[in-house]
Amino acid sequence: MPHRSLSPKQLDLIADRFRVLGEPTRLQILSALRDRELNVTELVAATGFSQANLSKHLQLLLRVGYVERRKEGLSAYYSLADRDVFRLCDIMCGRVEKEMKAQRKVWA
Amino acid sequence: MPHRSLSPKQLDLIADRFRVLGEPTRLQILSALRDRELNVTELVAATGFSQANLSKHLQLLLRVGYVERRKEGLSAYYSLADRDVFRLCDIMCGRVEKEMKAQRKVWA
DNA sequence: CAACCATATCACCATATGGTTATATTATCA
DNA sequence: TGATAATATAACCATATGGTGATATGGTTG
Repeated sequence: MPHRSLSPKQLDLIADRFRVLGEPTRLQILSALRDRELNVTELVAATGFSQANLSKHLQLLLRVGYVERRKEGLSAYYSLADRDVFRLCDIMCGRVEKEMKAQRKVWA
Repeated sequence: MPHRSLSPKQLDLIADRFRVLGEPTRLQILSALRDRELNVTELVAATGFSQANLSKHLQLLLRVGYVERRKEGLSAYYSLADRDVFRLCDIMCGRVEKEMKAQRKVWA
């Protein structure tokens, strides 16, 4: 928890943003956008998710500011908004790795 | 997203941990444990949540390693397992604050 | 204009989840 | 041993959410 105490409203907002990262599908979308921006059709090809499903998740990611949207002709190009997602996931990766190591499981 | 690519199984584990932070109730519990360990009865007093509800959330927080449990007599004392939660929430706080500031600009 | 393409949204279903009440478990003590 | 206290779990309900197929919207091209 943050060092200063937070109001319930602030906790709601923060929880909201964590929850958006709490779905493998959305993490996979963000992961696909790691290197470069992609439009929805390209994301369909890259992830295998349906177009409707992708659009729905993308609106959510957009709403909380994890991705940005750029319109070009018929296409909508999505890209990571900043590096925070990297930092957050790195911390989580570290936790999970530590845990796996403790459990002495190999993880490819 | 992390710099190295992650397997679906790894994404599941990471999403799992984010999802646990994606509830205001659990954030409030973690916040209550910020300064010192508390037993369940003390947590009930500190948060106002029901005992059953707290126990349920605590088991989840325990399962993913955000908190640790220490038994003493009839009581079960819970404490933060490490500082990762602080770091994660600080990043999220920064995001939310930035967003609030940007919105204030829009209104103002 | 009509036809078409890319994306967003709608309606719906199945499942997951938070909260509650009641009960079970575990430990302490008379 | 039985009674009691602290915590965990079970059963249940209401709601939220992810996924799908169908449709709407907006932009492009002939």
